[in-house]
Amino acid sequence: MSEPAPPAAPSSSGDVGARIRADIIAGVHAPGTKLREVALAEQYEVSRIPIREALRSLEAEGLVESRKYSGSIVAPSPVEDAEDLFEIRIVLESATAKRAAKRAAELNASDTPDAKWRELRKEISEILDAGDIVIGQERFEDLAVLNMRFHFAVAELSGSLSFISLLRQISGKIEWLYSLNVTRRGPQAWPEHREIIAAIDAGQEAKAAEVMARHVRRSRDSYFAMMSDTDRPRTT
Amino acid sequence: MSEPAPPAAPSSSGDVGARIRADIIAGVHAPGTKLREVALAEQYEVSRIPIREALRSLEAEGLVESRKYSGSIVAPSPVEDAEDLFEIRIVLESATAKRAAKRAAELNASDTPDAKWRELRKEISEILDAGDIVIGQERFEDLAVLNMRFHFAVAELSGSLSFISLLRQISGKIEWLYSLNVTRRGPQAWPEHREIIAAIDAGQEAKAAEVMARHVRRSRDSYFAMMSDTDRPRTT
DNA sequence: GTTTAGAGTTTTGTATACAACCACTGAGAA
DNA sequence: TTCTCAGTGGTTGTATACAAAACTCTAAAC
Repeated sequence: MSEPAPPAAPSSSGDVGARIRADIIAGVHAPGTKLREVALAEQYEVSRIPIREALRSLEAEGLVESRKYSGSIVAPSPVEDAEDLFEIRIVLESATAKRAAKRAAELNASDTPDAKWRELRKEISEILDAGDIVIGQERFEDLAVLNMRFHFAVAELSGSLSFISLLRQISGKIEWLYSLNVTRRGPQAWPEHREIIAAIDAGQEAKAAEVMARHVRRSRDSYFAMMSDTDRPRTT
Repeated sequence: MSEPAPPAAPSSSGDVGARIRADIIAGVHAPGTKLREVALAEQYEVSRIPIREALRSLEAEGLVESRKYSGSIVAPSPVEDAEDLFEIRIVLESATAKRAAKRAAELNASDTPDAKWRELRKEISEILDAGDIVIGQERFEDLAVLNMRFHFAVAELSGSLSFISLLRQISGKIEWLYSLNVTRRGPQAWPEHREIIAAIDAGQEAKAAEVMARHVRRSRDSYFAMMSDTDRPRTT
């Protein structure tokens, strides 16, 4: 709660928004906390202007809530809308997986090689390999980042900017949620990603959608199982 | 392109963002146009600060695109991602309709009256009635607003803030798109809304989802039919 | 003729200063 | 005691001013 996270790189005030976001996810700024602009400006060593712009972005992401002349507060923990967030992921990501499979089928049919597709596909392979290594070394915090990158890469395979932008919209809360359960769910879930990619590669739209939906559903179940195990960590 | 829309109320610079959004939708700022902050500040008679904040919001909504030190430009016409937007509506709004039906079933089972539900339900009835009147008078521009209000009210019936926030996210583009087709599609589509509400009231989850999906699918088909009729109005 | 280096202009990003507004405290009256 | 209301402190919203980066146009060299 005290320090504003690892100052890490001097970062020159580069993207204060990213740092505040990370601090919210890490719990440095607890849900319900009032985010006073001058205080933040001092903590992050910039003026109020960048702080304000960052708060607007975070508001759009649903990580903070603002009212005119009343300031901003950290949004309630995503635990509150976990059910909703998982359902949203199920419908949106099923759709992206289905689309990606459709595009794969089209590319397989026509023999015109798509540079962007191949590049993305290569990146996904690298992400999957990196995930295997990370699991072997039990560095689960890195797995969280890789997981996000995988799901976004699939979304990009779909080629739909609207879907991507919408997923990015809730990515903050998803990451927030995921970070609570990665140790338990991560290693078990990772191999499922290869199933998803296999269905997409094969151009099987329905299967890709179904596998992705099942994948997210399992994440959801694992999450709620964890929540009932541990003492519910502040639902407020 | 010249005047920045009806100055309407003095509005005190109240919500410049809303005015800029309206102007983008109305075509005052054409897609691809560079939005220079000083120019906007003069047009809307405020300083650059509110302009910048408005641009951030519009960026989050996908109506403008920004790059650091490179400024903002009006996003490409939603015509580009019409297919995506309709698909997103199908999956998201089916989900909200399903949820609303589920809540209705629960409320019917337990006899505890939910004040918020009743209020929303009443508002929907009023919206539907108002729509009938507006259609009778052929004031279709008002229908666009009512249509948006109806779909948001259904989303609110679902009780899921995450879904609502996500729909609000793309509401700008949806409205932009809808405004191109309201005269043709509006009157025909309106009665379908009562079907949707009937399914929700009856607590029939699957049917509510299916009817909503069909409703949006018809909107999509009507839209594309219109697009192939008229000379495609600038796909760039 | 084409390309490249560079200075000048333009535009965005940031800091400081001031105005508008809200929330809270305290006193006074019912 | 409790309710009302005015004053005051503090926080956000906005305007002005300055710094940093990008774009552009010119001119010279290959």
